[in-house]
Amino acid sequence: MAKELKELTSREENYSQWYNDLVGKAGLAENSSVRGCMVIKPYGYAIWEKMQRALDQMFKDTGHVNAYFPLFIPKSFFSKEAKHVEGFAKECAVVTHYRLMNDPEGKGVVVDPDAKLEEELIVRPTSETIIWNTYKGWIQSYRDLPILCNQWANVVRWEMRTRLFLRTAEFLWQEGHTAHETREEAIEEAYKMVHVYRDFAEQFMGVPVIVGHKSENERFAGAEDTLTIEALMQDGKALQSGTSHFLGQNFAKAFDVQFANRDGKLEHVWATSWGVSTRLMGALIMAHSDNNGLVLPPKLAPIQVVMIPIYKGEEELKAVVARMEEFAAELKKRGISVKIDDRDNVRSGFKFAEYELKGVPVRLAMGPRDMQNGTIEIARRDMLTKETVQQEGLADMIEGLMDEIQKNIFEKALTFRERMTTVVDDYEEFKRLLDEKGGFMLCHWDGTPETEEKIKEETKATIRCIPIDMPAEPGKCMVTGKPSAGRVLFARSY
RNA sequence: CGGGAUGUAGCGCAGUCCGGUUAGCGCGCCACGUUCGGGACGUGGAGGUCGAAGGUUCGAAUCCUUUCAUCCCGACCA
Repeated sequence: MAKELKELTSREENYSQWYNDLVGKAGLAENSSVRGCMVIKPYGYAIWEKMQRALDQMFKDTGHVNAYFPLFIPKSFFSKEAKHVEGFAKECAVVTHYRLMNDPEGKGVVVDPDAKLEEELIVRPTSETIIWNTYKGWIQSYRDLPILCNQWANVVRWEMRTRLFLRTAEFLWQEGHTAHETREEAIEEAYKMVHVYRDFAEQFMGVPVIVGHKSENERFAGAEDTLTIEALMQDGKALQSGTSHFLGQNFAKAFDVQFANRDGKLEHVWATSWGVSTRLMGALIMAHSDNNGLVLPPKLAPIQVVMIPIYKGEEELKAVVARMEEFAAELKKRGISVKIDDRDNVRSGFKFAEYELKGVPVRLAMGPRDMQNGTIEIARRDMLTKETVQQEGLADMIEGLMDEIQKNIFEKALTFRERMTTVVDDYEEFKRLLDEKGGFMLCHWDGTPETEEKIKEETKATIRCIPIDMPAEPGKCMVTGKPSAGRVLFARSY
């Protein structure tokens, strides 16, 4: 196996290649032979599972339950919400037939023309329509509200150009769909969930994010307001990592979902939807990795500690591994996942490199010398440092290290983001910085879609969000000079 | 869908311009041995018929036509 990762001398130029290389070599995913689709390999999926588990717990803690809705959505459902169809119609996979037959000319299998569907089925690009069609039957009175459902599912969007984890034709995600009695309650839910996403990104992934509103141009098709978490990747581009939408009564009206309110009057239900996808994997990779490979935060690492025996001959191996198993048992008791790599067909140096590539947070190496001295070598993936320590109290030390590494990875990313966030007032300066530095730019904008569009066309930068915690700061739009109430966050993005 | 490029062993490539023995190289893989504190080494071995189809030719990885696929740059997007 050619495991060497390409050295990344110029991140701006080669970042895509480097990213693909890393995703492949770390064993996370690969392109499938199926157009635009991705195979998530076991190691990559193990990380995704850890993300799922943590998120799912957070959803449950905020009162949500899981359910599952159909993969296929009748075409007519899409015509009920005008903006929604505008946003999604272009990129849908459509099922038109339900049967195959042997080719009469003997050339394999063909679609049976007699098996044409009356109404085509759309493979869900998102589930608002099918879910609101279902909710209609669940809701009669305010006593039926709120409905706080989430589903873990796959969705399909027929993208022109794909990229592992960041944009694939099919991807895995969770989508929450809630129904509420009042506007205020729905808005509160949308905020609550974007903050769940923020907490997850920062506390589990170690990726600092900016929470804010999407501008009108970038808003979800059919939403009144879209909240987003925006992360900054190491190449200076932004990545939208999760969204939470306040849908108003749009879908309730489209699907005629009304309830008897406390005054006995019929009213349309208020809605939210929110989701994060396997794109988070991309964020995780691009936020922390270095030239040695992946850097995983302990909370999401499938293997938190790897132990590598150093030895000559079978006897030494046995002795070292036996001691390692004692440590491993102790660590497992504390809920730390451990792997002892006692493979005899590769040398220890190879293993070191391999686990660095896979981003394992802590590596322990022990050989005959350590056995004699009662020591062990302990290496940190985030710092690429190693030291030899006394075996005594090892478990405590590692438990502490887990927290320290988790924190350090976040701090590093935060420092990077701060360094890469610039306050800009001049449009020419803005353009120059985009090319020379990248990152987030905090700028005044006159609030019009036209100006945003113009900036996008001229610079490829978009408004990532209007941060919710930005202080009010009157100023002048950097392009038109018209008044602005506060700065918004610009960046080039994935 | 527009612009560019590439398809040769599991992976990365050379060979193609200028057609000519049995299609090469590195990594990986298999066997044995020596090694083993940062990606080991030796010896032996397996594996491709050059993306696909058609054509030109005594002869095609190489020339021509068609086609498919992938990647990059745009447009679209979580």
